[in-house]
Amino acid sequence: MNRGYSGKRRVDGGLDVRKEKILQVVTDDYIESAEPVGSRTIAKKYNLGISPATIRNEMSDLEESGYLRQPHTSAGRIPSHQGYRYYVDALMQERPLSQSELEAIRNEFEAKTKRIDTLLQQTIKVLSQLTRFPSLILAPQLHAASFKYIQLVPINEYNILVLVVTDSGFIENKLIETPFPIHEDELQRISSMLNKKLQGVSLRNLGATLMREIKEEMLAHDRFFHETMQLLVKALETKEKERVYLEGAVNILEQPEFKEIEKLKPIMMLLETEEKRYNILADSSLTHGIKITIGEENTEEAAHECSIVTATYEVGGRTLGAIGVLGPTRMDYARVVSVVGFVADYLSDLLTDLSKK
Amino acid sequence: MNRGYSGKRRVDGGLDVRKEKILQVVTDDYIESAEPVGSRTIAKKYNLGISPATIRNEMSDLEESGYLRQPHTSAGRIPSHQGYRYYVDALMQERPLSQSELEAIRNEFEAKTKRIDTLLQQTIKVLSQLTRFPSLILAPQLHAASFKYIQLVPINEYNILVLVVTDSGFIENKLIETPFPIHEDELQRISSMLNKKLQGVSLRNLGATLMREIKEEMLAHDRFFHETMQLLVKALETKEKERVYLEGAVNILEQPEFKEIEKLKPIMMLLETEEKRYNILADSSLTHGIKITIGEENTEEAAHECSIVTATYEVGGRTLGAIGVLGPTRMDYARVVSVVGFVADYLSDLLTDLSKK
DNA sequence: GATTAGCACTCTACAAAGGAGAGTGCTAAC
DNA sequence: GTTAGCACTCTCCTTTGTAGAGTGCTAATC
Repeated sequence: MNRGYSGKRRVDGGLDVRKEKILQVVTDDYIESAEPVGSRTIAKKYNLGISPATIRNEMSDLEESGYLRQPHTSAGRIPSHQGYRYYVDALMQERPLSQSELEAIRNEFEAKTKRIDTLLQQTIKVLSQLTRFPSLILAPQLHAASFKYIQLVPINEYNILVLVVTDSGFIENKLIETPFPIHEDELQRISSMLNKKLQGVSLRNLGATLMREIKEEMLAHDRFFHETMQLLVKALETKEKERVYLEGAVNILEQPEFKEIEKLKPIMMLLETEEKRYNILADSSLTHGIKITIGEENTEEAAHECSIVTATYEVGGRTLGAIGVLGPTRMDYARVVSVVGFVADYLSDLLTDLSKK
Repeated sequence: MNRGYSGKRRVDGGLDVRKEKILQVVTDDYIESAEPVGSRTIAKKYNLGISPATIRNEMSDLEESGYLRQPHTSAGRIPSHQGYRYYVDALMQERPLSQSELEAIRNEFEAKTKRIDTLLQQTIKVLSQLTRFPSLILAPQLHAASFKYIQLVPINEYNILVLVVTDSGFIENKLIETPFPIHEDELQRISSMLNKKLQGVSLRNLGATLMREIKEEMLAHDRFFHETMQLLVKALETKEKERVYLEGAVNILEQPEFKEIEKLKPIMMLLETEEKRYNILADSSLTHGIKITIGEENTEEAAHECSIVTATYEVGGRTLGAIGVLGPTRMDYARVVSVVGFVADYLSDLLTDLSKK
């Protein structure tokens, strides 16, 4: 509770300056040491010009208003999740990456690839190495993209491989089974027809567009053609199982908060389940930019002791997906935010280059 | 050491019958309980008709010859890795899967897929659910396969997607970059030429075959054609990064031998590194059938406290890859062997069906 | 009124000590 | 060759004690 002392310099709507300073110091120290921070430590280590006793009083207030908590009666204080939230929103010092760090990132990306899937994997490898946290990436979603190129390839008599290249350069393939054999030439004809009709069409409203566009062809062709089209539309409209790649899961083992196997288990299960991995990144991919979710803010219950920092990547102003890292709430937010942000931007640039070629 | 008592019924080249029985009982009990087994327990639980003291003498002998060991002076005995090896080779009771288990496996595979990659993932998902161990699968290797179909698809001016379908139905794609634009029609011509020339050719000796086969075409075409061929051969001959999928890594957390994070870490790192995953399965995929490696028999040092049970899967008598599980050396080998074997066979059947279509 | 020194109190972490329980190895008897 | 008996060993658990860190409260000071 803010008691409204008139003599205190107070930050607009938040804590007074000194409480803020103490919250910041406690958080910084705890992030670094993973040990509860006591009043004496603060007084000695950070010259705030006040005695431990005063700090104790302030910390007591901060605890009362929910920003700090005590693991047990005679321990120092650690930030509550609410405290971390305040820290992240108001106190965190921006810490841009050093030249050597930037250099390191660029080096890691040195092995140029033209394959988007490989690039995505490379990205989270870099991310997990830099942050030392498990890193995730949500691959571009087929539905959000639009057609650039389509090719139907006969695999055998009854199976056709549908190869789609999106405007952002993502290559996707689907297998469809036809109830009747289709000749290769026929497929070729259909392919080139589709390429003409579907340039730039969003994959989301493929069905409608396609059916409208090829009405006249419909008349010219037989039932087989019709059925093939139906199958094709169905295959492409089937919502893709969302691919969320993971890298560096072992890093979580280094974190003291998960040194007990029982704490670790839910996290590992979370990371191993693709659907849950998707949930972690899904929300973030809706809005542009960096997003931090702390503790109970995470929808996945298993991540209630964790924080997740995500950033979207985009090509030509359109968001394609998101990257993110998962770690304990005691996380060096300043650094992680910088790294995640930079890597996301770097990925965006690389993808933009690829799509221009 | 076998001391050659004349009065003992001795198994050919191995331990005498009673020692074998005791080794078996110790191993069975330890596999189930994860606790060292004492002489009294054995005497009470398994009616061998001998007293604890006799059992103690026998166990002492078994320890001396390296089949058993004691975690500490006053604990019961547990099998040494050599003991497990003997158990697996000579003592293990075959335990065929029950009808309900077989049914369960078939049910899990119910969601039929025509995509081999999906099928592989499905397979290890089943495997990890049944064994409760981390499960791996080595995808069919491009090099071991032969051509069935090839298609060159233009992605944009300078990039070509090479789509290869192997005889076993595996679809692989590679991206190549040409130093000059190639027209779609030209690609189409090359594709159909290659399809004619390369039917059934092994991907391993692609380069030689191709160059021999198309000598005359070479003359008929220009330098660009020549260069494209070179790029193509190079792309296809580049040894594929071996894909080894993983599922159910969290299962390892359930094993008491890895409840300490320091024991767990090397295993997790092993499982997370694709190259190491590959090493686990690589040897096994050379020879047909089931293979068990125990403790130090594993080449990967991190797996020296583990056993790995693998089985190959095949189509038309040719081995395509292998599946396997990794667990502590204290593993229910009888059950795991049955499950791994059955799942591998089942996968083989499914793949055979697919390749026939 | 805000700050601080001083002090009693609380809690954890760690080490030492003791006892119960399980299991062995050895010896002597069967 | 087998077994009963027993001393011995080792782990695991509980108890006890202590050091250390940190707090909250009170009364004095600024």
